[in-house]
Amino acid sequence: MATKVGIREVARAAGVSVTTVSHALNDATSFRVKAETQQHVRDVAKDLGYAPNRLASGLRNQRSQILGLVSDEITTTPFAGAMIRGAQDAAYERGYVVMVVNSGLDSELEAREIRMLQQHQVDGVVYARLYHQGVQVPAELDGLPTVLLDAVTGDTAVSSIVPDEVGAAETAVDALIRAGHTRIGMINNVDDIPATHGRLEGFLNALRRHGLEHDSRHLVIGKPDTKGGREAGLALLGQPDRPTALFCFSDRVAMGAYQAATALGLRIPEDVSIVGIDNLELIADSLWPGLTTVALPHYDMGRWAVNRILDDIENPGMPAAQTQLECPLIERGSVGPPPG
Amino acid sequence: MATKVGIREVARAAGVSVTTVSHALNDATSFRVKAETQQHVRDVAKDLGYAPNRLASGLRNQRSQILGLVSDEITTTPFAGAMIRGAQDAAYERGYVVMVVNSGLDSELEAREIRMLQQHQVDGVVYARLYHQGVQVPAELDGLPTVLLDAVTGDTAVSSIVPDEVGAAETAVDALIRAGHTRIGMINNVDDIPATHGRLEGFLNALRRHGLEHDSRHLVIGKPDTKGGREAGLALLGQPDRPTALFCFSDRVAMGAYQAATALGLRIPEDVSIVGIDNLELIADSLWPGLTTVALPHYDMGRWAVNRILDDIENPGMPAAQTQLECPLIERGSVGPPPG
DNA sequence: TCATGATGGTCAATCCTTTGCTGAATTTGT
DNA sequence: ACAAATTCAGCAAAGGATTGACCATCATGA
Repeated sequence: MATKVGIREVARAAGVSVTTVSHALNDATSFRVKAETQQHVRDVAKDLGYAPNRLASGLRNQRSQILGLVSDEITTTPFAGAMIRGAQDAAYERGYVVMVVNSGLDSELEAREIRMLQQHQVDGVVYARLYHQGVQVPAELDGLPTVLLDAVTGDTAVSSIVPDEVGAAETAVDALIRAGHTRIGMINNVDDIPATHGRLEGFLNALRRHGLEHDSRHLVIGKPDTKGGREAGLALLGQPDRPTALFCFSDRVAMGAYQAATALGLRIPEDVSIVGIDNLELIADSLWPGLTTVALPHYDMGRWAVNRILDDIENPGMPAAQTQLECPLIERGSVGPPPG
Repeated sequence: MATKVGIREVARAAGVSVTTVSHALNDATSFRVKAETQQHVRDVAKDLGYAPNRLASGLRNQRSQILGLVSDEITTTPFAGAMIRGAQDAAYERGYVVMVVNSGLDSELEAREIRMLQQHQVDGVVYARLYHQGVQVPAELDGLPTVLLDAVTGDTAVSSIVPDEVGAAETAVDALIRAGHTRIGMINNVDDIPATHGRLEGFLNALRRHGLEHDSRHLVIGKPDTKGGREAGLALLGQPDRPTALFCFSDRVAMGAYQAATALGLRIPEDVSIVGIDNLELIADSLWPGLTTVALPHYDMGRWAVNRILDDIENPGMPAAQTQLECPLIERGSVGPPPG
């Protein structure tokens, strides 16, 4: 490794001033520097392996080309990785890079971490949650371009991206109806969060839209894990007039429903069809048969969030927008025609 | 938001020079500035909400306080998130922050991303893989403090951290032996990777150490997913002299083994005990009964890696070390005494 | 031939901190 | 009481890139 090569070294090697090097390198097709000079400078720069020091240019430009990503992270799901990856990919495409911090549930820590991001002069931050929920955006973020990911807040001045919960549920239930089911049960979550309400609404919408009536005995709620799903599944499938298909709040709940069906000697999908929401491949691909489910687009939300921030930065004054992302159906093997 | 407050503003407000502010703030207990002046400056700085600009100080100090984390990421597991979180937590504790990039399998892209990190003057990078494997560290990383995470390379001059594969397997099999099993089967991976060899070795070690003999019909290999586990499980548990316990290459394989056991009418753990490796909570907690397994310590490896880098940076010239991390047993409900 | 205007390039200031060196004020030593 | 040594602060340079202002050439038109 030779001594570090800066713009100075390039200038000397090319026999021009640093000013010219800067123009040659940055101005797309400069009118401050002759085309052939520009080419020459670029060749020299490449030969020397010149890489601009972004601390310096960031300092001068008042723009670091760094985005912050702060997330809670009390999770065992792959969601965090997917989000981060989506954010990073989008950032990279536009010449940015992302700094990740996570604070668990400690808002004191979170505040300090955000201050740290600010010291690094991040140009914006995406404030992310792993599960769709209402949040209060920390005061530290005031004055910094911010977008919420998988989170919403009362303030309509801040942009956010969340999954379209009711659309997701409709997509799932439509798949069941399309297969011919008319007696469809739902296992919902007990928790008071947007997903719970949105998915119930979507479920009811889909039934109504197809002129099916909802039997209240076919709706049961439980904790959104496998155990909850198993218990709820047992309750639903144990009924005399049991549903022929189950729409589950999540893939984990669906896994519980599988266990319930197995325990009751019911085959999937011959005796009962099941759909979930999440598309946790770890589960959906591992179940037998594979679980048909609706994907929560964490990767895409990550992409969307950073693109939105970057748009904001390049084009200040855009009105904020609260956006919902569609959730695609991922078909595997757990949906079939109703028995009989 | 008032106009940005820099060290200048603090100096003016405190009635001293910027030099003095700098000393007051940075020198732990300065001998360049009177104690009471120091306190006064600090108070003023806090009042004004002063936060140093790290682009500027990084530029001046030739140290950005940023670490890069480059990982492949073609995964659906929560491993990536755990690693990143571990790295971030450790970095935060020492005043650093981490930039994440990921390149999939595209080494051309990877090279460009690493160059991008270098433009941001990262002080070091952790080069991570999601699955323990041999790697060639990219030439771009030459001259930059680097540690390998979940990866090893021929060059002993670079530090690395990987899970102790053979130890992990021994831990798993010991648990089975401790429960009284003597006929223990193993479902191993077909792929030629360190985990495959290490876990087989650990399995055999554990048997030998307890004077048990290994029946070669009790070792079957398959693809390291649920389907592979199911098929292998069927083969193993369908034998007349079937093993009473199964050590599975991974939790997903173990999930397949559960399915095989269920299909054969075998109860877990009454008829057959099962242990896995990975501690994917999504699976291990969701199975019924819960899966006893050995955790791969991704979070801890993340922490270890950045601490190692930071040690290297603060204390250059330390000899490199290839380290293995112990993997703890996580007991749930899939291990019991052998039947009969 | 000489002002006028492009064209192509350079100077020097700037972004914000840190730090070597210098200097003033105060204390110590004799 | 005066020189020497401390103690406490400030000046200004440096770190690498960008950019407004300015300058030198050369060509054009009258």
